[in-house]
Amino acid sequence: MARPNEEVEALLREYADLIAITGGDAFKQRAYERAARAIGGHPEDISRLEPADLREIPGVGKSIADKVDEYLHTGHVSVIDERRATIPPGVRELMSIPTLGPKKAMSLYEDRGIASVDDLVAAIRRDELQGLKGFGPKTQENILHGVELARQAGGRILLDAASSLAEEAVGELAGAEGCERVAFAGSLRRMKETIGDIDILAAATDPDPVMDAFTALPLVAEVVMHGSKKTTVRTTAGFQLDLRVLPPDSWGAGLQYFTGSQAHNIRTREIALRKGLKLSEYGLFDAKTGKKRAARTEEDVYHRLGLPWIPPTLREDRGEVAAAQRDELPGLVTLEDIRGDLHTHTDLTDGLASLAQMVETAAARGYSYYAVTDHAPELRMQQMTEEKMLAQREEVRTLDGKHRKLRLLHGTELNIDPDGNVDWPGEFLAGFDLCVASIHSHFGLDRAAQTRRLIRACENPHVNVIGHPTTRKIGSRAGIDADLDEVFAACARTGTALEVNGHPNRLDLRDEHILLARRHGVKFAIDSDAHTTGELGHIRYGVGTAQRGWLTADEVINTWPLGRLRRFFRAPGRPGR
DNA sequence: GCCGTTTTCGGCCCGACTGTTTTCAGTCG
Repeated sequence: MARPNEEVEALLREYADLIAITGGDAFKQRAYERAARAIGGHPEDISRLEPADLREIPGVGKSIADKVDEYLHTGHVSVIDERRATIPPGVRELMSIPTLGPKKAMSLYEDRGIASVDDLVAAIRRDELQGLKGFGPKTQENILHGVELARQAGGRILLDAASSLAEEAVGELAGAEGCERVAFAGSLRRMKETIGDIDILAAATDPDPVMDAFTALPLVAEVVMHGSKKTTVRTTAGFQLDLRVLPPDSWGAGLQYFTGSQAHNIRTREIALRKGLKLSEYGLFDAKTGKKRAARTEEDVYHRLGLPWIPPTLREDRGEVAAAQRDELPGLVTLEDIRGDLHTHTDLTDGLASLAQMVETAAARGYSYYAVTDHAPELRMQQMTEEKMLAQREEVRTLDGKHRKLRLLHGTELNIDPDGNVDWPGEFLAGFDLCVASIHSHFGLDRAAQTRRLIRACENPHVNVIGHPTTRKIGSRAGIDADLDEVFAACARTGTALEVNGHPNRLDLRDEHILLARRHGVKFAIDSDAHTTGELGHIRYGVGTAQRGWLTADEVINTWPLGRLRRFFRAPGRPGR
C-alpha cells in the first residue's frame, strides 16, 4: 500500500539533492525535502488522491502536486529527468559519506571528474586531490574512514537494542561528577521503529567530567568528535551515540529540542517566531530583548508557546502541533492502561518457557488477564494436534485461579492459508476463548489474492484478532502486498481487531497503517507475541508504536476490563461461546 | 517551492564542531 508514497518520497528527495548539488535555491531544496517527508509519512495511498487532495498534504503546493500527478500517470517527471541528465548518479552517492555534502560532492565532480564512491577512494589513494579546496589531509583521511565504516554496514538498529545501549549509557552517566540530570532523547524517545543513532542529554554546570565519563564508557570504540558541549562516539559495532551537555536551567528546552523530530522542531520554532520569541536548545527567549521566557521543563516551553505538552511519540509533524493548538491531542494509550496480553507462546510450540513460567511472569506484570495462543497444526514444524491443545486447555484451567487477580484465557494463533481459511473446523475453534489468525506463508501472492485472503479471515466468525497483519520483518522482509483500506474496512465491519505486534523486528501494524486503520473505526490489540518470559516486556514497543499511530486506550481492546473484552469477542454476528 | 492572526511578497530554525580557505564554509542534527 505504501509503495507509491515511498516511490514519490524517494523521487522528491532525489530532486532535492540534485537541486543542492547543482547549487540551486536552498529554500527550494528544503521545500522538496519537506514535501518528500510529508508524502512518505502520509497515511493514505497517494496514488488514489486527486491533485486537489494532494495539495492538502502540508508542504505540497501546486508545483509539487503537478509533479506527483505527472509521476503517477506517466512514471516520470520531465524536469527531474532533465536535471538528472546533467549529473551522474554516483555524484549523489558521494553524499552518503559522512562529512560530504552537496557542495563537496559537486566540487569533486567538477574539478576532478569524480562520479562515484569508488572513484573517490581511488583518487585519494593515488593522491589526486592535491590543491582541491576543502580537501586537506585530515578530510581525506576522514573520507576513507567513513567509506570503510559504511561498508561494514552498521546502519540502523532495532528498538530493543537501542534501548539497552541507551539505558546502559544513561545509567553510567548518572553517576558522573556534577551530572544533575541525564536522559535519552531523539528518535528513541519518540519510539521510532529503527534508530540511526542515540541522542543523550545531560545537565551539568561543568560539562567536562560528564564528557570524560562518556568517552570512557566501556561500549566506546572510537571518539568521533569531542567538544565542551557536544561529543560523539562510536561503538565497536559501528553505532553512534551523541551526548549534549547543557546548563541545568536549560533542561526542558534541551529535551524538547533534542527529542525532535526535526520537522516538529521547525513547526515549534515557527510558532515561536510568530509570537516574537526565539526557541533554541537553551530556552525560549524574547526575540527583541533576549530575555528568557521558559526553559526549565518541556511543559514550560510548550505552554509559553500556547500549547499543551505534546507526547514525544506524536512529534513527527503529522498534525500534532495543529491538534495541540485546537486542544485536540488524543489521550494516548499507555503501558499502564494495558490489562493483559492476547498473543503469547509457550514451549508447547516454539516458545522457550513453560506455560507455568509464562503465567508467573504475566502475574508479576500485574495483568488482570493473559492469553496463551500457541500455534495451530498448519504450521507443520510445530506438530500441533487437537489432543495437545485440549491438554493445554486443561492445564490453563488448572492454573487459572492460582493468581488471585489474573484470569487466564486459552487461545490459539491460527494460520491463514492462501484462500483465507484457517486451521480446524468451527466447532473446535468455538472451544477457544479467543483466536488470533496470522499469515505465516505464501507471502508472494498478488495484491488481489492477499486482500481476499485477509478479508476472508476477518469474516470467519471465530477469528477475533488478525496477528501481525502485514507480516513485514524490519530490515529483512517487506510486508505482503494487500489493499489495506479494504482489509481495514472488513475488520471494522466484522468486529475483528487488528494487532499491533510489539516484537521489535515486527512492529506490525506499523504507525502509518494504524493511522489509516483507525479512520475506519477499527479496534486494536497490542500484543507482545512473546516466545520467552523476557519478551513479555516487548509490549512496551507495541504501546510506543500504537502511540505513534495516535491510538487512545478506548481503541485498544486489551485495555478493557475482561467483561467488555469477552463481549467484544462474542459481538453480534459472532457465535456464542 | 511553500505559505499567511504582521504578509499574495518576502520570508523560510538554530547552534555545534571540524578542518582549513587564519575568519569561515560546510556539514550535521
